[in-house]
Amino acid sequence: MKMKTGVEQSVYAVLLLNMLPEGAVLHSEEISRQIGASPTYFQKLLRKMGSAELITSVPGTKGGFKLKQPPEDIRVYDIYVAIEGHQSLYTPSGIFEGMLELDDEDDQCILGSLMDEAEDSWKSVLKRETIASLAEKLQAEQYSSRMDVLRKWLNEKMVV
Amino acid sequence: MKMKTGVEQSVYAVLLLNMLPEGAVLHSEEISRQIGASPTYFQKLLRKMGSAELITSVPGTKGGFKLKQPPEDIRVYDIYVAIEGHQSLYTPSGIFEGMLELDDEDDQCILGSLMDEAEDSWKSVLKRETIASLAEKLQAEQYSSRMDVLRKWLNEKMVV
DNA sequence: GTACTTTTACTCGGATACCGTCTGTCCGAGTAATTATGG
DNA sequence: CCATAATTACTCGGACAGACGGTATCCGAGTAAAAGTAC
Repeated sequence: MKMKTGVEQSVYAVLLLNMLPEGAVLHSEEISRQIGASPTYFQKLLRKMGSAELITSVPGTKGGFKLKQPPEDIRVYDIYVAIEGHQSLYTPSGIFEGMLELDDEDDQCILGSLMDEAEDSWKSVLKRETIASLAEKLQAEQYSSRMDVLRKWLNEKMVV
Repeated sequence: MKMKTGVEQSVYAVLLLNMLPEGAVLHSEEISRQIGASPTYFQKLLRKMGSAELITSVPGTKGGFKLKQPPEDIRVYDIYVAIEGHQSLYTPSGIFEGMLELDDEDDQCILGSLMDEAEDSWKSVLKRETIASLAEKLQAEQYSSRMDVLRKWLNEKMVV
């Protein structure tokens, strides 16, 4: 039971795209290079976020990716769902019904409600944080010089 | 990101062992048959719970498994840790440090605290429920007749 | 100089391979109760 | 009848095979900007 590394990578990718000025895009290869992920595979993740309407892709020369929604509307949870899918952590396998020989129509197993509550509790934390609130944390004093370097790099690599 | 099915199976196994009278044990094969799991593999899970001091094993003829702790002290979380291990759902892969070119000695990435909080929130729900509280839910009216069947089966299969 | 064609450089989506983990099986060894054996 | 040995029936722990999903790579197709070409 481990979260995909793709989720973390995607969050930082969105955080990177958030630094783009209006109208500019960034090549997928530049993004993956900055993230430190394999370019071809990370492109798939970017497309997943495109399907989830979190980011937009521009095809053709001078193409690339940029945010589709304002950073205040993109929650960490949205990125998680875009990459991992919306299946729950726990799905009852019917042991309860098997042991007690219940009809499948009966109420769910006694573990289901507990697990659902646990999962909701976990997701609620991820829903609380947005790209905007994360970006705000990057404005801290300790990161200022490094962020300038990053912004300069972005100005070189971004398109239009 | 999916919880192992072994966790659910183990919870029901402990719930089953909880129904044993004092001093009695149950063969691993009978347990796995009742759970509906593969006998040889489920024995490994039982041994994991044995290492976690949740249950006790009795070797030799008339051997088997029984609870080691009172049901009030066995939390669902304990079973989860026994089977899944105590690694966290998210471990920072160093993207943050890589992007900002920070020394590894600096504070953790901005996602770490959020993920830790989410995981703690999730675990707290699992720590709340115990085998005793789960067993109590099985005393509900709707299960009474089926539980009698289960208890009768247990009286036949249990040893000493 | 304008309209058209070709080239270039991206994204898109599928097919495929790799690899680690969970699941499942098998085996020899250890342990204790039962049974068999010898006196 | 009693003590000892052999058998039986469990657990223990490791080795190993199979299935599955996440990761990673490659390819042809689609798209749009740029460059080249013709008039």
